[in-house]
Amino acid sequence: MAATHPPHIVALLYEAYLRLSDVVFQAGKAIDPRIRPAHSAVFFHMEHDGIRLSRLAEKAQMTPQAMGELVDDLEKLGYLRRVPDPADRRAKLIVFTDRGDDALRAGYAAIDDVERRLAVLLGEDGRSSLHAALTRVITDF
Amino acid sequence: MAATHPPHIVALLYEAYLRLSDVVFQAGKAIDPRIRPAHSAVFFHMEHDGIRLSRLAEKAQMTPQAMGELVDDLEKLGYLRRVPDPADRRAKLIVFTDRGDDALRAGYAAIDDVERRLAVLLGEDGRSSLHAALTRVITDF
DNA sequence: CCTCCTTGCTAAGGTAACCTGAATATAATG
DNA sequence: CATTATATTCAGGTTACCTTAGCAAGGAGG
Repeated sequence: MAATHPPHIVALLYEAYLRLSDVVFQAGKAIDPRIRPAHSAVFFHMEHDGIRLSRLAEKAQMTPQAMGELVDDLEKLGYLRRVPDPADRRAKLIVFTDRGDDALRAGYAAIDDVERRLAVLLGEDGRSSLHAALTRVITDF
Repeated sequence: MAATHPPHIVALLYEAYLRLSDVVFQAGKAIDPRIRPAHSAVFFHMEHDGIRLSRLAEKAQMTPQAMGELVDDLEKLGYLRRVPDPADRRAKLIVFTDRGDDALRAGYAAIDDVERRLAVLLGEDGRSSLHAALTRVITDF
């Protein structure tokens, strides 16, 4: 870990993640400075026809209470609404407003831009090798 | 970000980091469950002949106050001591105790083990290509 | 139908890992 | 020397989670 040691993959993964994610989070901040990185979990796990809080929490691997706070924030900011779930009166469906849809699209545009810049930097072969190696690590390590 | 989109490098980097770092953090927890992941910043940026708090904070890219808390913890746990810096009476040098040295060695052993397992999983060529690609992203993106 | 257990959400309060602002001691500089 | 800068520490705040506990509604068995 000290400077005398060569950089290990674990440390490199973290640094590389910070670099790339910062670009995406800066893009989010440009859309609306009140949106924080934590809110990305909501956008990331959203589903087209609406999603229940409990399912959103499960997908993001956090408690429904924690996810509830993020949803509260984005509801107050006008990015989503909670509507009653017709299939279960205990539940509510979280659906995006037009504003939410726009933000989601902008977020993906930022991610796609990072992907394109990576292909330029590493070559398309290099980018897809990196993709494959990371996928391998996630599934098999 | 949603399930309908293919995984992007940014997301893969984060997941891969979580997998590998978890192995290292579990090893740390086995040494002493009172050591938390945040403390790794101290071990990581330590210097052999002792280091000042302000320099440690700068290397770890956090405020001296935040680093001070981590150092407080590890001092209470007996992993390090603050000794007066002979070169500047305002400053203190943070130096590891024997216990701290042992923990540092154990931490590096865990990281080296991860590195070895990666070489098995990806092949040594694959591991070093991954290393090179990540280094490239960090320096040039 | 009624209990009884489960599920979906929310309210209240706690913790970890950071932060900013301000105080104190010492050093460096004109 | 008086001034300004640096090293640390104290106090208090914020963010992003968590646990505990409560209520409303659904589902299963007798």
